[in-house]
Amino acid sequence: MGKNSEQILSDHNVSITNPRILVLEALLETRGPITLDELQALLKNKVAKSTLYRVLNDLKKIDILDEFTSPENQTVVELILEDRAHHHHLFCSDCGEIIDVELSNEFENFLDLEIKKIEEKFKFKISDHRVEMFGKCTDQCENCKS
Amino acid sequence: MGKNSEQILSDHNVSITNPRILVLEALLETRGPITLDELQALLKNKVAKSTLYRVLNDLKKIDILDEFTSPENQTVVELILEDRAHHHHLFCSDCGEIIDVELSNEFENFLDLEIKKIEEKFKFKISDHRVEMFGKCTDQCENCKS
DNA sequence: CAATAAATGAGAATAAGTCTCATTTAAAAG
DNA sequence: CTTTTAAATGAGACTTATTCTCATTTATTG
Repeated sequence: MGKNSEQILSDHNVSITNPRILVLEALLETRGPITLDELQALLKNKVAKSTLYRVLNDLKKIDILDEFTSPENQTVVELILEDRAHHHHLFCSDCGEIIDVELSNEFENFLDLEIKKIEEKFKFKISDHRVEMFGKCTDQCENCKS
Repeated sequence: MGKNSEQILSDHNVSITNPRILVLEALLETRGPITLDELQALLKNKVAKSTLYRVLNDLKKIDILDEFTSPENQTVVELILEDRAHHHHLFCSDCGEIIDVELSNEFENFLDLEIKKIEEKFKFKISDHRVEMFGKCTDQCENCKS
Protein backbone atom coordinates (compact mmCIF):
# COMPACT_ATOMS: atom_id res chain seq x y z
CA MET A 1 0.00 0.00 0.00
CA GLY A 2 1.07 3.58 -0.69
CA LYS A 3 2.53 6.04 1.71
CA ASN A 4 0.37 8.47 3.52
CA SER A 5 0.83 12.18 3.24
CA GLU A 6 2.60 12.66 6.58
CA GLN A 7 5.16 10.04 5.73
CA ILE A 8 5.80 11.65 2.38
CA LEU A 9 6.39 15.02 4.00
CA SER A 10 8.70 13.78 6.71
CA ASP A 11 10.62 11.64 4.21
CA HIS A 12 11.47 14.87 2.43
CA ASN A 13 12.24 16.92 5.52
CA VAL A 14 9.29 19.16 5.06
CA SER A 15 7.33 20.24 8.08
CA ILE A 16 3.96 18.62 8.48
CA THR A 17 1.17 21.15 8.26
CA ASN A 18 -2.52 20.88 7.68
CA PRO A 19 -2.65 22.48 4.24
CA ARG A 20 0.17 20.26 3.04
CA ILE A 21 -1.61 17.16 4.28
CA LEU A 22 -4.87 18.21 2.62
CA VAL A 23 -3.24 18.94 -0.72
CA LEU A 24 -1.28 15.70 -0.67
CA GLU A 25 -4.34 13.69 0.24
CA ALA A 26 -6.29 15.21 -2.61
CA LEU A 27 -3.46 14.36 -5.00
CA LEU A 28 -3.11 10.86 -3.61
CA GLU A 29 -6.81 10.19 -3.98
CA THR A 30 -6.83 11.51 -7.51
CA ARG A 31 -3.97 9.23 -8.43
CA GLY A 32 -3.25 10.81 -11.79
CA PRO A 33 -3.17 14.19 -13.51
CA ILE A 34 -5.54 16.86 -12.22
CA THR A 35 -6.08 20.42 -13.36
CA LEU A 36 -5.60 23.21 -10.85
CA ASP A 37 -9.26 24.10 -11.23
CA GLU A 38 -10.28 20.61 -10.24
CA LEU A 39 -7.81 20.55 -7.38
CA GLN A 40 -9.05 23.89 -6.09
CA ALA A 41 -12.60 22.58 -6.23
CA LEU A 42 -11.60 19.52 -4.20
CA LEU A 43 -10.00 21.73 -1.58
CA LYS A 44 -12.64 24.42 -1.60
CA ASN A 45 -12.68 26.44 1.61
CA LYS A 46 -10.11 24.18 3.17
CA VAL A 47 -6.90 25.71 1.85
CA ALA A 48 -6.40 29.33 0.85
CA LYS A 49 -5.63 29.95 -2.77
CA SER A 50 -2.26 31.48 -1.97
CA THR A 51 -1.41 28.55 0.26
CA LEU A 52 -2.38 26.05 -2.40
CA TYR A 53 0.08 27.60 -4.84
CA ARG A 54 2.75 27.69 -2.14
CA VAL A 55 2.23 24.06 -1.23
CA LEU A 56 2.38 23.02 -4.87
CA ASN A 57 5.66 24.89 -5.21
CA ASP A 58 6.94 23.13 -2.10
CA LEU A 59 6.10 19.77 -3.64
CA LYS A 60 7.81 20.73 -6.87
CA LYS A 61 10.93 21.71 -4.95
CA ILE A 62 11.19 18.29 -3.37
CA ASP A 63 10.59 16.72 -6.78
CA ILE A 64 7.42 14.86 -6.04
CA LEU A 65 5.15 16.96 -8.22
CA ASP A 66 5.08 17.14 -11.98
CA GLU A 67 3.48 20.18 -13.60
CA PHE A 68 2.56 20.68 -17.20
CA THR A 69 0.10 22.54 -19.38
CA SER A 70 -2.78 20.95 -21.25
CA PRO A 71 -3.53 21.80 -24.88
CA GLU A 72 -6.35 23.95 -23.52
CA ASN A 73 -3.74 25.87 -21.54
CA GLN A 74 -4.82 24.54 -18.19
CA THR A 75 -2.18 23.95 -15.58
CA VAL A 76 -2.09 20.28 -14.65
CA VAL A 77 -0.28 18.66 -11.73
CA GLU A 78 0.43 15.08 -10.83
CA LEU A 79 2.21 13.45 -7.92
CA ILE A 80 5.35 11.55 -8.79
CA LEU A 81 5.30 8.46 -6.61
CA GLU A 82 8.13 5.96 -6.44
CA ASP A 83 5.76 3.10 -7.04
CA ARG A 84 4.43 4.62 -10.23
CA ALA A 85 6.28 3.81 -13.41
CA HIS A 86 7.65 6.37 -15.81
CA HIS A 87 4.75 7.34 -18.06
CA HIS A 88 3.46 9.78 -20.62
CA HIS A 89 0.21 11.61 -21.33
CA LEU A 90 -2.68 11.30 -23.70
CA PHE A 91 -5.01 14.28 -24.10
CA CYS A 92 -8.58 14.23 -25.40
CA SER A 93 -9.55 17.41 -27.21
CA ASP A 94 -13.25 16.60 -26.80
CA CYS A 95 -13.64 16.13 -23.09
CA GLY A 96 -10.28 17.36 -21.85
CA GLU A 97 -9.47 14.06 -20.19
CA ILE A 98 -5.79 13.43 -19.51
CA ILE A 99 -4.70 9.82 -19.32
CA ASP A 100 -1.47 8.33 -17.98
CA VAL A 101 0.09 6.09 -20.58
CA GLU A 102 2.97 3.67 -20.33
CA LEU A 103 4.92 2.88 -23.45
CA SER A 104 6.77 -0.38 -23.98
CA ASN A 105 10.24 -0.99 -22.57
CA GLU A 106 11.58 -1.49 -26.08
CA PHE A 107 10.26 1.91 -27.01
CA GLU A 108 11.75 3.56 -23.94
CA ASN A 109 15.09 1.95 -24.65
CA PHE A 110 15.01 3.17 -28.21
CA LEU A 111 14.12 6.64 -27.03
CA ASP A 112 17.03 6.57 -24.57
CA LEU A 113 19.37 5.80 -27.46
CA GLU A 114 17.94 8.65 -29.50
CA ILE A 115 18.38 10.95 -26.54
CA LYS A 116 22.03 9.95 -26.24
CA LYS A 117 22.50 10.95 -29.85
CA ILE A 118 20.81 14.29 -29.23
CA GLU A 119 22.98 14.90 -26.17
CA GLU A 120 26.08 14.48 -28.29
CA LYS A 121 24.82 16.46 -31.22
CA PHE A 122 23.76 19.46 -29.15
CA LYS A 123 26.24 19.08 -26.29
CA PHE A 124 23.41 18.76 -23.81
CA LYS A 125 22.92 16.83 -20.64
CA ILE A 126 19.33 15.64 -20.90
CA SER A 127 17.74 14.75 -17.58
CA ASP A 128 14.15 14.10 -18.51
CA HIS A 129 11.77 13.70 -21.39
CA ARG A 130 8.11 13.31 -22.07
CA VAL A 131 5.90 12.13 -24.87
CA GLU A 132 2.57 13.83 -25.29
CA MET A 133 -0.16 12.41 -27.51
CA PHE A 134 -3.19 14.37 -28.70
CA GLY A 135 -6.44 13.03 -30.00
CA LYS A 136 -10.05 12.25 -29.30
CA CYS A 137 -11.54 9.54 -27.19
CA THR A 138 -14.51 7.63 -28.52
CA ASP A 139 -17.76 6.46 -26.96
CA GLN A 140 -15.80 4.39 -24.49
CA CYS A 141 -14.80 7.46 -22.53
CA GLU A 142 -16.53 8.07 -19.22
CA ASN A 143 -16.38 11.84 -19.59
CA CYS A 144 -17.76 11.86 -23.11
CA LYS A 145 -20.79 9.71 -22.39
CA SER A 146 -22.87 12.73 -21.57
CA MET B 1 13.47 29.57 -51.05
CA GLY B 2 10.63 29.94 -48.56
CA LYS B 3 7.33 31.65 -49.10
CA ASN B 4 6.83 35.22 -48.13
CA SER B 5 4.22 36.29 -45.66
CA GLU B 6 1.69 37.60 -48.22
CA GLN B 7 1.77 34.33 -50.12
CA ILE B 8 1.22 32.39 -46.93
CA LEU B 9 -1.82 34.50 -46.06
CA SER B 10 -3.42 34.34 -49.49
CA ASP B 11 -2.73 30.60 -49.71
CA HIS B 12 -4.91 30.23 -46.65
CA ASN B 13 -7.64 32.63 -47.73
CA VAL B 14 -6.83 35.10 -45.04
CA SER B 15 -6.91 38.79 -45.83
CA ILE B 16 -3.56 40.47 -46.11
CA THR B 17 -3.13 43.10 -43.45
CA ASN B 18 -0.16 44.93 -42.08
CA PRO B 19 -0.16 43.38 -38.62
CA ARG B 20 -0.40 39.90 -40.10
CA ILE B 21 2.50 40.57 -42.41
CA LEU B 22 4.61 41.93 -39.58
CA VAL B 23 3.91 39.01 -37.29
CA LEU B 24 4.55 36.47 -40.02
CA GLU B 25 7.79 38.16 -41.01
CA ALA B 26 9.00 38.10 -37.44
CA LEU B 27 8.18 34.41 -37.19
CA LEU B 28 9.77 33.66 -40.56
CA GLU B 29 12.96 35.46 -39.59
CA THR B 30 13.11 33.68 -36.27
CA ARG B 31 12.73 30.33 -38.00
CA GLY B 32 12.16 28.32 -34.86
CA PRO B 33 10.44 28.55 -31.49
CA ILE B 34 10.08 31.98 -29.93
CA THR B 35 8.52 33.04 -26.66
CA LEU B 36 5.69 35.54 -26.74
CA ASP B 37 7.86 37.96 -24.78
CA GLU B 38 10.53 37.81 -27.42
CA LEU B 39 8.00 38.12 -30.20
CA GLN B 40 6.38 41.12 -28.55
CA ALA B 41 9.80 42.71 -28.21
CA LEU B 42 10.50 42.16 -31.90
CA LEU B 43 7.21 43.80 -32.79
CA LYS B 44 7.38 46.55 -30.21
CA ASN B 45 5.23 49.53 -31.13
CA LYS B 46 4.40 48.04 -34.47
CA VAL B 47 1.49 45.78 -33.54
CA ALA B 48 -0.92 46.30 -30.65
CA LYS B 49 -0.89 43.64 -27.97
CA SER B 50 -4.51 42.72 -28.62
CA THR B 51 -3.82 42.48 -32.32
CA LEU B 52 -0.78 40.29 -31.78
CA TYR B 53 -2.87 37.79 -29.83
CA ARG B 54 -5.59 37.93 -32.47
CA VAL B 55 -3.15 37.37 -35.30
CA LEU B 56 -1.59 34.43 -33.49
CA ASN B 57 -5.04 32.93 -33.05
CA ASP B 58 -5.69 33.45 -36.75
CA LEU B 59 -2.51 31.58 -37.58
CA LYS B 60 -3.46 28.76 -35.24
CA LYS B 61 -6.85 28.51 -36.91
CA ILE B 62 -5.29 27.95 -40.31
CA ASP B 63 -2.92 25.43 -38.75
CA ILE B 64 0.34 27.13 -39.48
CA LEU B 65 1.23 27.97 -35.90
CA ASP B 66 2.21 25.61 -33.15
CA GLU B 67 1.88 26.80 -29.56
CA PHE B 68 3.25 25.20 -26.44
CA THR B 69 4.45 26.06 -22.96
CA SER B 70 8.06 26.00 -21.83
CA PRO B 71 9.11 24.43 -18.52
CA GLU B 72 9.37 28.00 -17.23
CA ASN B 73 5.70 28.44 -18.13
CA GLN B 74 6.37 30.75 -20.99
CA THR B 75 4.10 30.57 -24.01
CA VAL B 76 6.12 29.63 -27.08
CA VAL B 77 5.02 29.76 -30.70
CA GLU B 78 6.55 28.42 -33.87
CA LEU B 79 5.51 28.56 -37.51
CA ILE B 80 4.71 25.23 -39.08
CA LEU B 81 6.11 25.43 -42.59
CA GLU B 82 5.59 22.73 -45.17
CA ASP B 83 9.29 22.61 -45.91
CA ARG B 84 10.14 21.96 -42.28
CA ALA B 85 10.21 18.37 -41.14
CA HIS B 86 8.28 16.99 -38.21
CA HIS B 87 10.38 17.72 -35.16
CA HIS B 88 10.51 17.87 -31.40
CA HIS B 89 11.88 20.21 -28.75
CA LEU B 90 14.84 20.35 -26.44
CA PHE B 91 14.73 22.78 -23.52
CA CYS B 92 17.69 24.17 -21.59
CA SER B 93 16.90 24.92 -17.98
CA ASP B 94 19.96 27.17 -17.68
CA CYS B 95 19.46 29.66 -20.46
CA GLY B 96 15.91 28.86 -21.52
CA GLU B 97 16.94 28.07 -25.07
CA ILE B 98 14.52 25.94 -27.06
CA ILE B 99 15.97 23.87 -29.86
CA ASP B 100 14.21 22.11 -32.72
CA VAL B 101 15.26 18.49 -32.83
CA GLU B 102 14.65 15.83 -35.43
CA LEU B 103 14.65 12.23 -34.34
CA SER B 104 15.52 9.35 -36.65
CA ASN B 105 13.01 7.83 -39.05
CA GLU B 106 13.39 4.49 -37.32
CA PHE B 107 12.44 6.12 -34.07
CA GLU B 108 9.44 7.90 -35.56
CA ASN B 109 8.25 4.64 -37.09
CA PHE B 110 8.60 2.88 -33.78
CA LEU B 111 6.69 5.67 -32.08
CA ASP B 112 3.93 5.40 -34.68
CA LEU B 113 3.58 1.72 -33.84
CA GLU B 114 3.39 2.47 -30.14
CA ILE B 115 0.75 5.08 -30.83
CA LYS B 116 -1.32 2.55 -32.76
CA LYS B 117 -1.23 0.31 -29.70
CA ILE B 118 -2.31 3.17 -27.47
CA GLU B 119 -5.16 4.06 -29.82
CA GLU B 120 -6.49 0.53 -29.52
CA LYS B 121 -5.97 0.23 -25.82
CA PHE B 122 -7.71 3.50 -24.99
CA LYS B 123 -10.10 3.64 -27.95
CA PHE B 124 -8.60 6.92 -29.07
CA LYS B 125 -7.96 8.50 -32.41
CA ILE B 126 -4.55 10.13 -31.96
CA SER B 127 -3.84 12.93 -34.40
CA ASP B 128 -0.58 14.34 -33.13
CA HIS B 129 2.23 13.77 -30.71
CA ARG B 130 5.31 15.46 -29.43
CA VAL B 131 8.47 14.52 -27.61
CA GLU B 132 9.93 17.05 -25.23
CA MET B 133 13.42 16.73 -23.79
CA PHE B 134 14.69 18.66 -20.81
CA GLY B 135 18.26 19.31 -19.82
CA LYS B 136 21.13 21.72 -19.73
CA CYS B 137 23.31 22.93 -22.54
CA THR B 138 27.05 23.15 -21.97
CA ASP B 139 29.68 25.75 -22.80
CA GLN B 140 28.88 25.30 -26.49
CA CYS B 141 25.65 27.22 -26.13
CA GLU B 142 25.52 30.73 -27.50
CA ASN B 143 23.11 31.94 -24.84
CA CYS B 144 25.08 30.52 -21.94
CA LYS B 145 28.41 32.03 -22.92
CA SER B 146 27.72 35.11 -20.85
C1' DC C 1 5.88 24.92 27.65
C1' DA C 2 8.44 28.96 25.73
C1' DA C 3 10.84 30.83 21.96
C1' DT C 4 11.55 31.24 17.24
C1' DA C 5 11.32 30.33 12.62
C1' DA C 6 8.31 28.81 9.29
C1' DA C 7 3.75 28.52 7.33
C1' DT C 8 -0.78 30.38 6.60
C1' DG C 9 -4.94 33.31 5.26
C1' DA C 10 -6.79 37.19 3.24
C1' DG C 11 -6.58 40.18 0.08
C1' DA C 12 -3.63 43.40 -2.72
C1' DA C 13 -0.61 43.39 -6.66
C1' DT C 14 1.04 41.74 -11.06
C1' DA C 15 0.91 39.64 -15.50
C1' DA C 16 -1.03 37.08 -19.42
C1' DG C 17 -4.61 36.99 -22.30
C1' DT C 18 -9.36 38.45 -23.85
C1' DC C 19 -12.94 41.67 -24.84
C1' DT C 20 -15.24 46.12 -26.26
C1' DC C 21 -16.04 49.58 -29.28
C1' DA C 22 -14.95 53.40 -32.05
C1' DT C 23 -11.97 53.95 -36.08
C1' DT C 24 -9.39 52.21 -39.99
C1' DT C 25 -8.47 49.18 -43.74
C1' DA C 26 -9.01 45.44 -47.17
C1' DA C 27 -11.73 43.32 -50.68
C1' DA C 28 -15.20 43.32 -54.09
C1' DA C 29 -18.22 45.40 -57.23
C1' DG C 30 -19.51 48.81 -60.22
C1' DC D 1 -10.48 54.22 -59.41
C1' DT D 2 -14.38 55.17 -56.36
C1' DT D 3 -17.77 53.43 -53.28
C1' DT D 4 -19.54 50.08 -50.19
C1' DT D 5 -19.35 46.84 -46.65
C1' DA D 6 -17.46 43.51 -43.87
C1' DA D 7 -13.48 42.54 -41.49
C1' DA D 8 -9.45 43.95 -38.86
C1' DT D 9 -7.19 47.07 -35.77
C1' DG D 10 -5.71 49.98 -31.63
C1' DA D 11 -6.27 51.43 -27.15
C1' DG D 12 -7.43 50.45 -23.07
C1' DA D 13 -10.78 48.18 -19.89
C1' DC D 14 -11.56 43.74 -18.09
C1' DT D 15 -10.75 38.97 -16.51
C1' DT D 16 -8.24 35.28 -14.70
C1' DA D 17 -4.11 32.91 -13.02
C1' DT D 18 -0.39 33.40 -10.10
C1' DT D 19 2.58 35.81 -6.85
C1' DC D 20 3.35 38.87 -3.11
C1' DT D 21 2.67 41.27 1.47
C1' DC D 22 2.00 41.29 6.09
C1' DA D 23 -0.30 40.41 10.24
C1' DT D 24 -1.53 36.14 12.63
C1' DT D 25 -1.07 31.26 13.57
C1' DT D 26 1.33 26.94 13.93
C1' DA D 27 5.36 23.53 14.06
C1' DT D 28 9.51 22.51 15.78
C1' DT D 29 13.26 22.64 18.96
C1' DG D 30 15.43 23.30 23.27
